[in-house]
Amino acid sequence: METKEILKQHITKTITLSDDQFDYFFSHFTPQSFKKGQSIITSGEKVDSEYFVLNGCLKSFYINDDLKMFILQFAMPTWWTSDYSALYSNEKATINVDCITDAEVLRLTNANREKLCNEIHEIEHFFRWRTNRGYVASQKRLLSLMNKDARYRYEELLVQYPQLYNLVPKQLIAAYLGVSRETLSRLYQSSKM
Amino acid sequence: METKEILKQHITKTITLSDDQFDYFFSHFTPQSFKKGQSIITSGEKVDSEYFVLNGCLKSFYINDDLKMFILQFAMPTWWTSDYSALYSNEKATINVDCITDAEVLRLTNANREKLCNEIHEIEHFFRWRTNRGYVASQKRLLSLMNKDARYRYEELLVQYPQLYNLVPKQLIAAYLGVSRETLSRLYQSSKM
DNA sequence: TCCAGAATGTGATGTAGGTCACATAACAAT
DNA sequence: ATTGTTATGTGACCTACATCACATTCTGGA
Repeated sequence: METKEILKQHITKTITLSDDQFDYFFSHFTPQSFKKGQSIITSGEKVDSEYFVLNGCLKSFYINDDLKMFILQFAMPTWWTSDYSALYSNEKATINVDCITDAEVLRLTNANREKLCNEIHEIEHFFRWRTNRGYVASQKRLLSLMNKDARYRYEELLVQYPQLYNLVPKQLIAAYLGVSRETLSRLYQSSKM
Repeated sequence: METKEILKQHITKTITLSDDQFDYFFSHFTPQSFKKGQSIITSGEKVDSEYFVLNGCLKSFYINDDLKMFILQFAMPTWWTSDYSALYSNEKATINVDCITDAEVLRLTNANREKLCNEIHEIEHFFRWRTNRGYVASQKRLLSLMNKDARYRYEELLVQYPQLYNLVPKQLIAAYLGVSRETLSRLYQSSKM
Protein backbone atom coordinates (compact mmCIF):
# COMPACT_ATOMS: atom_id res chain seq x y z
CA MET A 1 0.00 0.00 0.00
CA GLU A 2 1.11 3.50 -0.69
CA THR A 3 2.59 5.57 2.11
CA LYS A 4 -0.16 8.13 1.96
CA GLU A 5 -2.84 5.46 2.13
CA ILE A 6 -1.30 3.86 5.22
CA LEU A 7 -1.44 7.12 7.12
CA LYS A 8 -4.90 7.95 5.79
CA GLN A 9 -6.37 4.62 6.87
CA HIS A 10 -4.75 5.08 10.25
CA ILE A 11 -6.17 8.47 11.05
CA THR A 12 -9.53 7.67 9.51
CA LYS A 13 -10.11 5.26 12.36
CA THR A 14 -10.40 8.28 14.64
CA ILE A 15 -11.39 11.30 12.53
CA THR A 16 -12.73 12.26 9.13
CA LEU A 17 -10.79 14.70 6.94
CA SER A 18 -11.66 15.96 3.48
CA ASP A 19 -9.21 15.01 0.73
CA ASP A 20 -7.84 18.53 0.70
CA GLN A 21 -7.41 18.54 4.45
CA PHE A 22 -5.66 15.20 4.37
CA ASP A 23 -3.31 16.31 1.58
CA TYR A 24 -2.47 19.36 3.64
CA PHE A 25 -1.92 17.21 6.71
CA PHE A 26 0.24 14.77 4.78
CA SER A 27 2.38 17.58 3.32
CA HIS A 28 3.77 18.20 6.81
CA PHE A 29 5.37 14.75 7.02
CA THR A 30 8.79 13.79 5.69
CA PRO A 31 9.43 10.19 4.58
CA GLN A 32 12.65 8.67 5.87
CA SER A 33 14.31 5.29 5.47
CA PHE A 34 16.60 3.61 7.96
CA LYS A 35 18.70 0.49 7.99
CA LYS A 36 18.57 -2.16 10.69
CA GLY A 37 20.58 -0.97 13.66
CA GLN A 38 20.45 2.72 12.80
CA SER A 39 19.59 5.19 15.51
CA ILE A 40 16.70 7.61 14.98
CA ILE A 41 16.78 9.35 18.34
CA THR A 42 19.91 9.38 20.47
CA SER A 43 20.07 10.07 24.17
CA GLY A 44 21.66 13.43 24.90
CA GLU A 45 20.75 14.97 21.55
CA LYS A 46 17.92 17.30 20.62
CA VAL A 47 14.56 15.80 19.67
CA ASP A 48 12.27 17.83 17.48
CA SER A 49 10.11 15.16 15.86
CA GLU A 50 7.98 12.14 16.31
CA TYR A 51 7.77 9.25 13.87
CA PHE A 52 4.96 7.26 12.31
CA VAL A 53 6.13 3.76 11.34
CA LEU A 54 5.19 2.63 7.82
CA ASN A 55 7.05 -0.65 7.94
CA GLY A 56 9.75 -2.37 9.93
CA CYS A 57 10.13 -2.40 13.68
CA LEU A 58 11.69 0.14 16.02
CA LYS A 59 12.43 0.07 19.70
CA SER A 60 12.41 2.97 22.14
CA PHE A 61 14.56 2.32 25.16
CA TYR A 62 16.38 3.72 28.13
CA ILE A 63 19.93 2.82 29.15
CA ASN A 64 20.65 3.14 32.86
CA ASP A 65 23.93 3.90 34.60
CA ASP A 66 24.87 0.21 34.63
CA LEU A 67 24.33 0.15 30.84
CA LYS A 68 21.27 -2.01 31.24
CA MET A 69 18.62 -1.51 28.58
CA PHE A 70 14.91 -1.09 29.31
CA ILE A 71 12.53 -1.12 26.38
CA LEU A 72 9.56 1.20 26.61
CA GLN A 73 7.95 0.26 23.34
CA PHE A 74 8.32 -1.81 20.23
CA ALA A 75 7.03 0.38 17.42
CA MET A 76 5.38 -1.62 14.65
CA PRO A 77 3.71 -0.34 11.45
CA THR A 78 1.12 2.39 12.13
CA TRP A 79 2.58 3.08 15.58
CA TRP A 80 3.95 6.42 16.62
CA THR A 81 7.14 6.82 18.55
CA SER A 82 9.52 9.40 19.96
CA ASP A 83 10.98 10.51 23.24
CA TYR A 84 7.78 12.29 24.18
CA SER A 85 9.09 13.47 27.49
CA ALA A 86 11.87 15.37 25.74
CA LEU A 87 9.77 16.31 22.73
CA TYR A 88 6.92 17.90 24.67
CA SER A 89 9.14 19.84 27.01
CA ASN A 90 11.83 20.75 24.54
CA GLU A 91 14.63 19.01 26.35
CA LYS A 92 17.38 16.70 25.19
CA ALA A 93 16.55 13.05 24.72
CA THR A 94 16.99 10.65 27.61
CA ILE A 95 15.56 7.85 25.53
CA ASN A 96 16.86 6.25 22.37
CA VAL A 97 14.92 5.05 19.37
CA ASP A 98 16.49 2.73 16.86
CA CYS A 99 15.74 0.20 14.21
CA ILE A 100 15.36 -3.50 14.94
CA THR A 101 14.82 -4.07 11.22
CA ASP A 102 15.12 -1.87 8.13
CA ALA A 103 12.34 0.66 8.45
CA GLU A 104 10.43 3.37 6.69
CA VAL A 105 8.85 6.12 8.71
CA LEU A 106 7.09 9.43 8.33
CA ARG A 107 8.65 12.17 10.36
CA LEU A 108 6.50 14.90 11.89
CA THR A 109 8.15 17.78 13.70
CA ASN A 110 6.79 19.01 17.00
CA ALA A 111 6.28 22.44 15.43
CA ASN A 112 4.29 20.98 12.54
CA ARG A 113 2.14 18.89 14.85
CA GLU A 114 1.29 21.92 16.95
CA LYS A 115 0.64 24.00 13.84
CA LEU A 116 -1.69 21.35 12.44
CA CYS A 117 -3.46 20.92 15.78
CA ASN A 118 -3.97 24.62 15.90
CA GLU A 119 -5.20 25.01 12.34
CA ILE A 120 -7.49 22.01 12.14
CA HIS A 121 -9.62 21.14 15.12
CA GLU A 122 -10.14 17.55 13.94
CA ILE A 123 -6.42 16.96 13.93
CA GLU A 124 -6.11 18.10 17.51
CA HIS A 125 -8.89 15.66 18.26
CA PHE A 126 -6.93 12.87 16.60
CA PHE A 127 -3.81 13.55 18.64
CA ARG A 128 -5.79 13.79 21.85
CA TRP A 129 -7.18 10.33 21.26
CA ARG A 130 -3.90 8.88 20.23
CA THR A 131 -2.40 9.94 23.55
CA ASN A 132 -5.48 8.83 25.48
CA ARG A 133 -4.96 5.33 24.17
CA GLY A 134 -1.25 5.48 24.91
CA TYR A 135 -1.94 6.59 28.45
CA VAL A 136 -4.37 3.76 29.08
CA ALA A 137 -1.94 1.22 27.62
CA SER A 138 0.83 2.56 29.81
CA GLN A 139 -1.30 2.26 32.96
CA LYS A 140 -2.16 -1.31 32.02
CA ARG A 141 1.51 -2.14 31.64
CA LEU A 142 2.27 -0.56 35.02
CA LEU A 143 -0.31 -2.78 36.66
CA SER A 144 0.95 -5.84 34.87
CA LEU A 145 4.48 -5.08 36.01
CA MET A 146 3.44 -4.67 39.65
CA ASN A 147 0.94 -7.47 39.71
CA LYS A 148 2.15 -10.32 37.54
CA ASP A 149 5.29 -12.40 37.48
CA ALA A 150 7.68 -12.63 34.56
CA ARG A 151 6.16 -15.78 33.06
CA TYR A 152 2.68 -14.25 32.96
CA ARG A 153 3.97 -11.06 31.37
CA TYR A 154 5.88 -13.08 28.80
CA GLU A 155 2.81 -15.06 27.79
CA GLU A 156 0.69 -11.92 27.77
CA LEU A 157 3.16 -10.28 25.40
CA LEU A 158 3.19 -13.23 23.02
CA VAL A 159 -0.59 -13.27 22.83
CA GLN A 160 -0.68 -9.55 22.14
CA TYR A 161 2.17 -9.46 19.63
CA PRO A 162 2.82 -12.94 18.20
CA GLN A 163 4.94 -11.39 15.40
CA LEU A 164 7.51 -10.25 17.95
CA TYR A 165 8.55 -13.78 18.81
CA ASN A 166 10.33 -14.33 15.51
CA LEU A 167 11.09 -10.72 14.71
CA VAL A 168 13.12 -9.52 17.66
CA PRO A 169 15.98 -11.10 19.62
CA LYS A 170 14.95 -12.66 22.92
CA GLN A 171 17.13 -10.30 24.90
CA LEU A 172 15.06 -7.40 23.68
CA ILE A 173 11.91 -9.15 24.80
CA ALA A 174 13.54 -9.59 28.19
CA ALA A 175 14.40 -5.88 28.26
CA TYR A 176 10.76 -5.10 27.56
CA LEU A 177 9.43 -7.47 30.21
CA GLY A 178 11.86 -6.19 32.81
CA VAL A 179 13.71 -9.46 33.43
CA SER A 180 17.21 -10.67 32.63
CA ARG A 181 17.77 -12.56 29.39
CA GLU A 182 18.80 -15.61 31.40
CA THR A 183 15.51 -15.65 33.30
CA LEU A 184 13.52 -15.25 30.09
CA SER A 185 15.43 -18.12 28.51
CA ARG A 186 14.57 -20.40 31.42
CA LEU A 187 10.94 -19.28 31.32
CA TYR A 188 10.16 -20.31 27.83
CA GLN A 189 12.21 -23.47 28.09
CA SER A 190 9.63 -24.65 30.59
CA SER A 191 6.50 -23.09 29.08
CA LYS A 192 7.14 -24.74 25.69
CA MET A 193 6.40 -28.24 26.98
CA MET B 1 -10.08 30.00 47.22
CA GLU B 2 -13.37 29.61 45.46
CA THR B 3 -14.09 26.45 43.52
CA LYS B 4 -14.37 28.25 40.24
CA GLU B 5 -11.07 30.04 40.76
CA ILE B 6 -9.24 26.80 41.47
CA LEU B 7 -10.34 25.32 38.18
CA LYS B 8 -9.72 28.53 36.30
CA GLN B 9 -6.18 28.88 37.58
CA HIS B 10 -5.57 25.28 36.69
CA ILE B 11 -6.66 25.44 33.08
CA THR B 12 -5.13 28.86 32.57
CA LYS B 13 -1.73 27.25 32.88
CA THR B 14 -2.39 25.60 29.53
CA ILE B 15 -4.96 27.66 27.63
CA THR B 16 -6.67 31.05 27.63
CA LEU B 17 -10.45 31.25 27.74
CA SER B 18 -12.64 34.36 27.75
CA ASP B 19 -14.75 34.84 30.89
CA ASP B 20 -17.83 33.76 29.01
CA GLN B 21 -16.12 30.69 27.68
CA PHE B 22 -14.88 29.76 31.10
CA ASP B 23 -18.32 30.21 32.64
CA TYR B 24 -19.72 27.97 29.97
CA PHE B 25 -16.98 25.41 30.59
CA PHE B 26 -17.54 25.56 34.33
CA SER B 27 -21.29 25.07 33.96
CA HIS B 28 -20.63 21.52 32.78
CA PHE B 29 -19.10 20.48 36.09
CA THR B 30 -20.98 19.22 39.15
CA PRO B 31 -19.51 19.82 42.62
CA GLN B 32 -19.57 16.80 44.90
CA SER B 33 -18.42 16.16 48.46
CA PHE B 34 -17.23 12.88 49.87
CA LYS B 35 -16.26 11.61 53.30
CA LYS B 36 -13.03 9.82 54.07
CA GLY B 37 -13.33 6.21 53.01
CA GLN B 38 -16.18 6.75 50.56
CA SER B 39 -15.94 5.17 47.14
CA ILE B 40 -16.29 7.35 44.05
CA ILE B 41 -15.72 4.71 41.40
CA THR B 42 -16.29 1.05 42.14
CA SER B 43 -14.89 -1.85 40.16
CA GLY B 44 -17.59 -3.63 38.19
CA GLU B 45 -19.87 -0.62 37.97
CA LYS B 46 -20.41 1.84 35.14
CA VAL B 47 -18.11 4.85 34.89
CA ASP B 48 -19.37 7.91 33.09
CA SER B 49 -17.30 10.69 34.61
CA GLU B 50 -13.92 11.93 35.57
CA TYR B 51 -13.16 14.04 38.62
CA PHE B 52 -11.14 17.17 39.28
CA VAL B 53 -9.96 17.31 42.89
CA LEU B 54 -10.55 20.60 44.71
CA ASN B 55 -9.32 19.45 48.08
CA GLY B 56 -8.58 16.27 49.94
CA CYS B 57 -6.80 13.23 48.61
CA LEU B 58 -8.11 10.31 46.56
CA LYS B 59 -6.52 7.09 45.48
CA SER B 60 -7.16 5.12 42.31
CA PHE B 61 -6.29 1.49 42.67
CA TYR B 62 -6.65 -2.02 41.35
CA ILE B 63 -7.39 -5.09 43.46
CA ASN B 64 -6.07 -8.35 42.07
CA ASP B 65 -7.42 -11.86 42.51
CA ASP B 66 -5.45 -12.33 45.73
CA LEU B 67 -7.09 -9.13 47.07
CA LYS B 68 -3.81 -7.29 46.91
CA MET B 69 -4.13 -3.57 46.26
CA PHE B 70 -2.05 -1.67 43.70
CA ILE B 71 -2.28 2.09 43.68
CA LEU B 72 -2.13 3.77 40.30
CA GLN B 73 -2.35 7.34 41.50
CA PHE B 74 -2.81 9.51 44.53
CA ALA B 75 -5.05 12.37 43.38
CA MET B 76 -4.27 15.62 45.16
CA PRO B 77 -5.90 19.05 44.66
CA THR B 78 -5.97 20.12 40.98
CA TRP B 79 -5.39 16.56 39.80
CA TRP B 80 -7.81 14.68 37.59
CA THR B 81 -8.78 11.10 38.17
CA SER B 82 -11.02 8.34 36.90
CA ASP B 83 -10.81 4.85 35.48
CA TYR B 84 -9.80 6.21 32.09
CA SER B 85 -9.55 2.79 30.53
CA ALA B 86 -13.22 2.15 31.29
CA LEU B 87 -14.30 5.74 30.72
CA TYR B 88 -12.81 6.10 27.25
CA SER B 89 -14.05 2.77 26.00
CA ASN B 90 -17.39 2.77 27.74
CA GLU B 91 -16.78 -0.34 29.77
CA LYS B 92 -17.33 -1.19 33.40
CA ALA B 93 -14.72 -0.08 35.89
CA THR B 94 -11.85 -2.41 36.72
CA ILE B 95 -10.31 0.24 38.90
CA ASN B 96 -11.59 1.83 42.10
CA VAL B 97 -11.33 5.41 43.21
CA ASP B 98 -11.94 6.34 46.81
CA CYS B 99 -11.26 8.97 49.40
CA ILE B 100 -8.22 8.86 51.65
CA THR B 101 -9.49 12.04 53.33
CA ASP B 102 -12.72 14.02 53.12
CA ALA B 103 -12.74 15.49 49.65
CA GLU B 104 -14.44 17.93 47.36
CA VAL B 105 -14.37 17.33 43.65
CA LEU B 106 -15.81 18.62 40.42
CA ARG B 107 -17.41 15.94 38.35
CA LEU B 108 -17.26 16.07 34.56
CA THR B 109 -19.11 13.47 32.55
CA ASN B 110 -17.48 11.86 29.54
CA ALA B 111 -20.30 13.19 27.36
CA ASN B 112 -19.78 16.73 28.62
CA ARG B 113 -16.03 16.57 28.08
CA GLU B 114 -16.50 15.41 24.51
CA LYS B 115 -19.16 18.04 23.92
CA LEU B 116 -16.88 20.77 25.26
CA CYS B 117 -13.91 19.49 23.27
CA ASN B 118 -16.02 19.55 20.19
CA GLU B 119 -17.49 23.00 20.74
CA ILE B 120 -14.37 24.82 21.85
CA HIS B 121 -11.10 24.05 20.16
CA GLU B 122 -9.05 25.47 23.04
CA ILE B 123 -10.65 23.03 25.43
CA GLU B 124 -9.71 20.09 23.27
CA HIS B 125 -6.21 21.50 23.33
CA PHE B 126 -6.27 21.59 27.10
CA PHE B 127 -7.32 17.96 27.39
CA ARG B 128 -4.75 16.86 24.85
CA TRP B 129 -2.02 18.43 26.95
CA ARG B 130 -3.35 17.07 30.16
CA THR B 131 -3.12 13.54 28.78
CA ASN B 132 0.27 14.22 27.21
CA ARG B 133 1.62 15.03 30.64
CA GLY B 134 -0.07 12.01 32.17
CA TYR B 135 1.40 9.76 29.51
CA VAL B 136 4.91 11.06 30.08
CA ALA B 137 4.55 10.66 33.86
CA SER B 138 3.31 7.12 33.41
CA GLN B 139 6.30 6.22 31.21
CA LYS B 140 8.65 7.67 33.82
CA ARG B 141 7.03 5.57 36.50
CA LEU B 142 7.34 2.46 34.33
CA LEU B 143 11.05 3.05 33.95
CA SER B 144 11.47 3.72 37.64
CA LEU B 145 9.67 0.49 38.46
CA MET B 146 11.86 -1.55 36.11
CA ASN B 147 15.09 0.21 36.85
CA LYS B 148 15.20 1.17 40.51
CA ASP B 149 14.86 -0.76 43.74
CA ALA B 150 12.21 -0.14 46.37
CA ARG B 151 14.34 2.17 48.52
CA TYR B 152 15.14 4.45 45.60
CA ARG B 153 11.50 4.60 44.54
CA TYR B 154 10.49 5.38 48.11
CA GLU B 155 12.89 8.28 48.39
CA GLU B 156 11.95 9.53 44.95
CA LEU B 157 8.28 9.57 45.99
CA LEU B 158 8.97 11.50 49.18
CA VAL B 159 10.93 14.13 47.32
CA GLN B 160 8.15 14.51 44.77
CA TYR B 161 5.25 14.50 47.25
CA PRO B 162 6.45 15.31 50.77
CA GLN B 163 2.83 15.90 51.87
CA LEU B 164 2.03 12.23 51.32
CA TYR B 165 4.26 11.09 54.14
CA ASN B 166 1.95 12.39 56.85
CA LEU B 167 -1.26 12.29 54.88
CA VAL B 168 -1.58 8.68 53.85
CA PRO B 169 -1.04 5.41 55.72
CA LYS B 170 2.26 3.72 54.98
CA GLN B 171 0.59 0.66 53.57
CA LEU B 172 -0.89 2.79 50.80
CA ILE B 173 2.53 4.15 50.01
CA ALA B 174 3.73 0.56 49.80
CA ALA B 175 0.85 -0.28 47.46
CA TYR B 176 1.91 2.61 45.24
CA LEU B 177 5.59 1.65 45.22
CA GLY B 178 4.79 -1.97 44.49
CA VAL B 179 6.33 -3.47 47.64
CA SER B 180 4.84 -5.13 50.71
CA ARG B 181 4.09 -2.95 53.74
CA GLU B 182 6.62 -4.97 55.73
CA THR B 183 9.39 -4.21 53.27
CA LEU B 184 8.50 -0.53 53.23
CA SER B 185 8.56 -0.44 57.02
CA ARG B 186 12.06 -1.91 57.09
CA LEU B 187 13.22 0.49 54.38
CA TYR B 188 12.47 3.69 56.16
CA GLN B 189 13.60 2.33 59.49
CA SER B 190 17.07 2.24 58.03
CA SER B 191 16.91 5.35 55.84
CA LYS B 192 15.89 7.54 58.79
CA MET B 193 19.25 7.25 60.53
C1' DT C 1 -12.12 7.21 78.74
C1' DC C 2 -12.26 2.89 77.02
C1' DC C 3 -12.21 -0.42 73.60
C1' DA C 4 -12.18 -2.61 68.94
C1' DG C 5 -10.21 -2.41 64.76
C1' DA C 6 -6.67 -0.66 61.97
C1' DA C 7 -1.93 0.44 61.13
C1' DT C 8 2.73 -0.49 62.00
C1' DG C 9 7.07 -3.01 63.54
C1' DT C 10 9.88 -7.05 63.51
C1' DG C 11 11.71 -11.77 63.42
C1' DA C 12 12.03 -16.17 60.76
C1' DT C 13 11.88 -18.19 56.58
C1' DG C 14 10.80 -18.85 51.49
C1' DT C 15 11.42 -17.67 46.55
C1' DA C 16 11.55 -15.28 42.08
C1' DG C 17 14.63 -13.56 39.67
C1' DG C 18 19.45 -11.45 39.32
C1' DT C 19 24.45 -12.13 38.43
C1' DC C 20 28.51 -14.46 36.90
C1' DA C 21 30.78 -17.72 34.17
C1' DC C 22 31.19 -20.31 30.45
C1' DA C 23 29.42 -23.32 26.62
C1' DT C 24 26.96 -23.54 22.28
C1' DA C 25 24.57 -21.87 18.40
C1' DA C 26 23.23 -18.49 14.84
C1' DC C 27 24.64 -14.75 11.76
C1' DA C 28 26.96 -11.50 8.92
C1' DA C 29 30.73 -10.04 6.35
C1' DT C 30 34.66 -10.94 3.83
C1' DA D 1 33.54 -21.65 3.42
C1' DT D 2 35.78 -19.14 7.41
C1' DT D 3 35.86 -16.35 11.06
C1' DG D 4 34.72 -12.89 14.27
C1' DT D 5 30.52 -11.25 16.51
C1' DT D 6 26.27 -11.49 18.60
C1' DA D 7 22.55 -14.21 20.58
C1' DT D 8 21.19 -17.94 23.40
C1' DG D 9 21.34 -21.82 26.96
C1' DT D 10 22.53 -23.46 31.48
C1' DG D 11 24.62 -24.33 36.00
C1' DA D 12 25.94 -22.31 40.60
C1' DC D 13 25.23 -19.01 43.59
C1' DC D 14 23.28 -14.54 45.58
C1' DT D 15 19.93 -10.98 46.98
C1' DA D 16 15.93 -8.17 47.31
C1' DC D 17 11.75 -8.70 48.54
C1' DA D 18 7.53 -11.61 49.79
C1' DT D 19 5.04 -14.13 53.18
C1' DC D 20 3.63 -15.55 57.69
C1' DA D 21 3.15 -14.90 62.48
C1' DC D 22 2.71 -12.22 66.19
C1' DA D 23 3.66 -8.07 69.09
C1' DT D 24 2.88 -3.16 69.61
C1' DT D 25 0.95 1.23 68.79
C1' DC D 26 -2.48 4.40 67.00
C1' DT D 27 -7.22 5.98 66.13
C1' DG D 28 -11.84 6.87 66.04
C1' DG D 29 -16.17 6.01 67.70
C1' DA D 30 -19.80 4.98 71.65
